[in-house]
Amino acid sequence: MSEPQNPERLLPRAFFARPAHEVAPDLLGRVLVSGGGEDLVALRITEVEAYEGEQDPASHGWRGPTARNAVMFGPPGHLYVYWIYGMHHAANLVCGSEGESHGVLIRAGEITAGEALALTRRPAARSHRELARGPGRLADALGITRALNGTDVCAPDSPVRATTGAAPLPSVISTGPRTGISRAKDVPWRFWTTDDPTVSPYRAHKPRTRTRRLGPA
DNA sequence: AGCCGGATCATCT
DNA sequence: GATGATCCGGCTG
Repeated sequence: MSEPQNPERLLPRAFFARPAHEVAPDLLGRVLVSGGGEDLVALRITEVEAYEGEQDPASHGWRGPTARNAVMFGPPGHLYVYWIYGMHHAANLVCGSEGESHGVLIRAGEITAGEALALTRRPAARSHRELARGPGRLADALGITRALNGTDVCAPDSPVRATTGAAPLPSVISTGPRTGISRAKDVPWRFWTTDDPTVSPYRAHKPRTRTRRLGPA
């Protein structure tokens, strides 16, 4: 009967049709929305990382297309979800041109709507700022799983949408090396909103101790 | 506040 | 068969 009073202002696909390291800082302050009505959860993005396909040894697209990374090679403005460490999901937004495999990992943010639902999905969170502080936590808070891999975030009827966010966008942005990777450690493609409490702590890659080693007697 | 180890499985070698 | 774009709890200080 009536239009919503605050229609979502979606980011246009052209926003994502640029190299990931250019899109990444522009995503800070934008709002990712999952679900709708009673099930809506919104997240103001505070931390991201860029990955640039076959040029970037740290990117999932580095060695070319596979079943897992196929969405990254598709058109921009889609959600690429992967499963890692046997227990976490991570959400990325596909950037660049079709045929490339650029993406921005959404690492952290502040929940700005639907906090009660986010908390039921993240019962371990001890405070507001921990609800989506880190990529695995963020995916949990938004209810993002591999079932949503390939979702078009530029379409109003999608289960996950990328919106412009409210002005003013963050005025101070920090940059540094990406977190938890073993290759291309020095590329400064992690971007975050300076001094925001929801930004995750930096962790260097730590090679894991051998699962088990049975040496000869 | 910071470091360490364990959990746990899809993906690729 | 090893590794990983991580998280959490327990310990140290």
